[in-house]
Amino acid sequence: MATIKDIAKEAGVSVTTVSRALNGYSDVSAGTRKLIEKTAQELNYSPNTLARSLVMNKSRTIGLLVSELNRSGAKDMFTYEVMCGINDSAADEGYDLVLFSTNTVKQKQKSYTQLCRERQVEGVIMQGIKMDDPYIKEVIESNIPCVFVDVEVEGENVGYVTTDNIFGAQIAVKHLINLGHRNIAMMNGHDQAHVSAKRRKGYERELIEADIAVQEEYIINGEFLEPVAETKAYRFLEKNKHITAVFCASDLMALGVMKAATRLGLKIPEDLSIVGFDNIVLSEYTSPQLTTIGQDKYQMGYEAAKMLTSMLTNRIPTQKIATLDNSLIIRGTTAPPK
Amino acid sequence: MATIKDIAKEAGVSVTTVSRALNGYSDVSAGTRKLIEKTAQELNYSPNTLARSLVMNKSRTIGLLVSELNRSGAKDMFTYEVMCGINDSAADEGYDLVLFSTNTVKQKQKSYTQLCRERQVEGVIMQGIKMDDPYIKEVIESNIPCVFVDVEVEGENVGYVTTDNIFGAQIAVKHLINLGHRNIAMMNGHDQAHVSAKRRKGYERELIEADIAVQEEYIINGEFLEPVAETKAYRFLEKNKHITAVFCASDLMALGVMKAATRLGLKIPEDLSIVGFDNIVLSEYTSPQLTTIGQDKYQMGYEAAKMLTSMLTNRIPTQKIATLDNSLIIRGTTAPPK
DNA sequence: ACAATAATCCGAAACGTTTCGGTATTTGTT
DNA sequence: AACAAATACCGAAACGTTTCGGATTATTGT
Repeated sequence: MATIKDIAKEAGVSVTTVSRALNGYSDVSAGTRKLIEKTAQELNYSPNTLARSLVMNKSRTIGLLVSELNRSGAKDMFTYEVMCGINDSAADEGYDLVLFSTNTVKQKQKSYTQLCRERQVEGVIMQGIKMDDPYIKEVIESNIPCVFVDVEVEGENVGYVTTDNIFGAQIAVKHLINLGHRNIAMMNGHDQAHVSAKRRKGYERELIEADIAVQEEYIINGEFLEPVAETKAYRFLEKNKHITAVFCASDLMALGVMKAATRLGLKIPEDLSIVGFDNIVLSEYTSPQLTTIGQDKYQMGYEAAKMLTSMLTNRIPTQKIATLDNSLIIRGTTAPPK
Repeated sequence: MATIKDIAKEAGVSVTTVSRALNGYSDVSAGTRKLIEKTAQELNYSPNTLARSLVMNKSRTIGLLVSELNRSGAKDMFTYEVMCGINDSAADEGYDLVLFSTNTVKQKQKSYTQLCRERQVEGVIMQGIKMDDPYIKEVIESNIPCVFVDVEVEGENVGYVTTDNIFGAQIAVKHLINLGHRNIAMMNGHDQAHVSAKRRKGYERELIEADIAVQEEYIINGEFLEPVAETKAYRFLEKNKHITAVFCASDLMALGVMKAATRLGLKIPEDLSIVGFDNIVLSEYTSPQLTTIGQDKYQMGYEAAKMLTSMLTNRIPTQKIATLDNSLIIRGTTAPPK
C-alpha cells in the first residue's frame, strides 16, 4: 500500500522527482534515482494504475466483447482459441484485457458507448456478433477504436480480421467437384452471420464455374447449430436421395449432418461426402475424420489485438483489414461418388 | 466525455448533489433528482469508474489468473467452461473480470502481490495452477482474497472449489471391479497436480476395499498430456498383457490410452476397458464413446466466483470450501473382461 | 412566536498519479 | 568575471469521483 508519497518522504525528495525517477526521465541525477529505486523496493511499492490512468486519460486496457460467452461455445473451441491469441498479443503490447460478456438483454439496458466509457477501455475487440446487432451501428458511430473478428465492418476507427471465406468455400466445393460430385448441397449458417453470406457466395461461384446450376433449395439454413443441422439434414437427405455431397459452413453443423446421414443409413464417405469449415478440435475425432477448411483461430485473435493496439498507439492510419489464409484439410469424409 | 461537473453546471447545483442524486441518497429532493437525471441523460453521461475506484478504494474488479492460457487448453474445454461460469457469476454480482495470463517467465519478473495491486483487483480466481507454483505461497501470505479452482489451499482469505476427486475415482474403479476386472492400471497426471493425488487415493482405496493389491508399477504418470499418455500406455500395455482395464485421471489421457491400445491391436472395450475423468466434450465423440466421471465445470467456475464475491462483500466469515458432486457416465469404453 | 428538528444543499478535502512551469545550483564560454 | 546554458529538483494543479461536516431554509411542536 506504499504510495509515491511514502517514497518521497522516506527518500527526502518531492513526489515529482519520485515519479520522474521511476518513469525514467532524464532530469534526475543518478544518485537520487538509485536512492529512490532502493526505497521503492524496500517499501514494496507498486504503482496504482487507477490513479495513473485517471490523470493520463489512458487505461491501457482493451475490452473483449464476446456475444453470449457461454457453454454452447464449448464445442467449437473457436471463441477460446481466438481469445488465447488476443490475450497473448495484448500481453505483448502491455495491455490488459477485460471481459465484457453481453447478451441481448443486457444490451438493451446499456449502450455500447456507455459500456466502454464506464470501464474506461481504450478500444474493444468484438467477436461472435451478428450482423444485425444494434451494437455494430454504435461502434461505427463512436470514436472508440474497435476491431471485429469475422465481421466485415469498416469505419474511421473500425477494422476487422477474417479469413478469405469465399476462397475457403471455393476450395471446399472444388474438392468435391474434382472428386466427381455434381449434386452438392450446402448447409449454411443463419443469415445474420457475415461468414454465411461469404461462404455461400464461394459455393455458388464454384458451382457456376463448373457449369453446375445453383439450386436454391439445396441451400439449407442450419443456424450454425448442430442439432438444427441434424434435423434439417435428415429431412433434406430423406427427400433428395440424389445428393452425394454436402458442404457445411461450419464443422459443428457438419457433425449434425453426419449424424443425420448415419441415421438414414448412409455410409460416409461412400454414400455421402461431407466437408466442414473451421477445423475445430472435434473434427479430428469423428469417425471418419472430417474433411474441412482450416483457419488459424489463434492467429486471428493475435492479429485482431495487434491491429487494435496499433490503432491505439499510432496516429498514422493503420491497416484496417486483415485477411488470413485458410486451407483445405482432406480427411476421411470425402470420396468419389458411387 | 461529460463529467459530473458538467451536469452540476448545467443543472445549477453542486457536484456533491449530483453525485448524491445519481447514487440514490435520500438527502436530495425529488425535483432536483429528476432534473439531475434528465440532464445526465441529455449529456449522455456515464460515470468514470477509474475515478470512483480511486476514491472508494474499491475497483469492483476481480482478476482471473489462468496459468498458461493457451492453445493446449483447447482440447479439453475445461478452462473455457470454468471461465464461462466465472464470467456469469461475476456479472451477476456486478464485478468486472480482468484476465491475467501468466507463465513461469513472467512470474519471475513480477510477484503475485505486485500483479494484483498494479491492476487493482479486489480478489482473484486461480485456475490450472500447479501445487509447487511459487504464487501459491504468496497468495496465502497476502491479504488479497483468492479462490482456487481444483487446488485445495486454505487460508485466512483463501478458499477453493473442487469436486470430490476421491469419490469420483472410487466410483470409476468400482464400476470396473463390478464388471469383473481385477487387473486395473491407472494413468495418473503429474505429481504437482492436486487432483492427481486425490484421484490416486480413490483408486487405491477402492482396490483395497475389493481386496485387490495395489501395485505401484501399475500407476503411470501421463502428465495430463495426450501424447505422453499414449507413449507411456503403449510401452506399459505391451509389457503387461494381463491388464484388462485402465482408469485415467483425465479424459485427454484416456484418449491417448485409447490410441495406444488401438495401435497394439487391442479392441476397446472387449480387450481393454477404459474410464476417464472430466467428461470433456471430446469424450462423446470418440468411438467408442468414453466412459468417464462427469463434473460440472461451468458450475465450478460459477461457485468460485460466487465464493469470492461473498468474501469481498461480507465481513462475516464465508464458506471457504465448496465440494461439488461428480458422477459416473457409462458409455462405450467399458465392458466385462473376456 | 420560538426553538427544535428535519429537509436540502454545498465546500472542500481526499484518492495516487502525472506534468507544467518554475527555481536554484552548477557548469561552460568568452 | 559575467553571462548563458545545462542540470537537478520541486510546488501545485489536474484527472473525476465520493464523502464529511457544515450551512441554509422549511417544517413542526408547543
